[in-house]
Amino acid sequence: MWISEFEIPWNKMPASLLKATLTGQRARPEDRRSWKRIVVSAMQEVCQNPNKAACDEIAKIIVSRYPSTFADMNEEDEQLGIGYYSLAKQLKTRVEHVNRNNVSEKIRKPRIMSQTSDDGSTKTVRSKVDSYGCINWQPKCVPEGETAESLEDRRKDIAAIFQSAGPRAVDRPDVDESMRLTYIYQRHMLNSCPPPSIGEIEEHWPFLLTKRGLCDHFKTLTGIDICDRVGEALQSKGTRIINFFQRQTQNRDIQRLLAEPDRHSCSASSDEALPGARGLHLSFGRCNCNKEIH
DNA sequence: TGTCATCGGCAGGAGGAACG
DNA sequence: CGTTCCTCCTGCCGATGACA
Repeated sequence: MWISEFEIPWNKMPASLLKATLTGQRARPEDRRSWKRIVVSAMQEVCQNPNKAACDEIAKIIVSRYPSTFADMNEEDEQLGIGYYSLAKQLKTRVEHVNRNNVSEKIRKPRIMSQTSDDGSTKTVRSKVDSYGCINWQPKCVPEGETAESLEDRRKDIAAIFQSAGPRAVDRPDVDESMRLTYIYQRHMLNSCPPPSIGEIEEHWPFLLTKRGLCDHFKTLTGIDICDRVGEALQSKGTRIINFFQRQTQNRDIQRLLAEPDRHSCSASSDEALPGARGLHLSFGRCNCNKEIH
């Protein structure tokens, strides 16, 4: 293995870090970062994509030579664990970062799922997978009394209703019922690989892109009522958000917003909602100072 | 001095490989 | 075959530098 021949470039160690090793001081964060870059760069001269074992070995050597400067320590200067875990992890992270988008040097070849793009070229894509918090990502059973054909009929029906009646029809009981029953059909389309574009989703499931359609779908997907959850979050965190912005005394835009009477609350009749609504407005207002929200 | 774009470090999830 | 380990990947955010 190349690691047995590898020579750590001690001569390239930053002067201030060298001084720290001589005096037994901890490495300054910037020196530590700089040193990691130097070491990884040297490793990559012999191996473009060093694996974890290689990073472990190098970190072990560095820590064994200068333990008081590099080893994992607690506040009482006692070594934590193997002592070189953090440095090894950071070296590996640096390797991964440098190798971002470097397809040729991957240790594991990615699963190939080719997708032809508009310009005719093919590219590999990863399918979307079950994500944290979902309880109904890819349902398997169609609702009782339904078939694939009946679900497709329902989809066509509600798409036609959208065409004639518009998005407000989302509140109609028959639309609600069909949206609920076709949830499995919606999920299978959304989870397909390559994933559908927004335009395709809009064409197939126009009501899904209404506020109610999204909220209902989200609730079935995660079991969470997003409207209730946002309201609760604003209740509990709104005051804290305002406190934060009140400390931003240098930003005149924020202070101007704080000084304004609250005319932005969508539920102005409820005094209890004010901290949350004001906090949310400030949060978004701050974003809008710098960039558009897409 | 403030804004913006880019870089780089880090956390954490997904999933394949290795292991017992 | 289930569990653990490791790699790949992505998003977030602070640091940094260019520029007005």
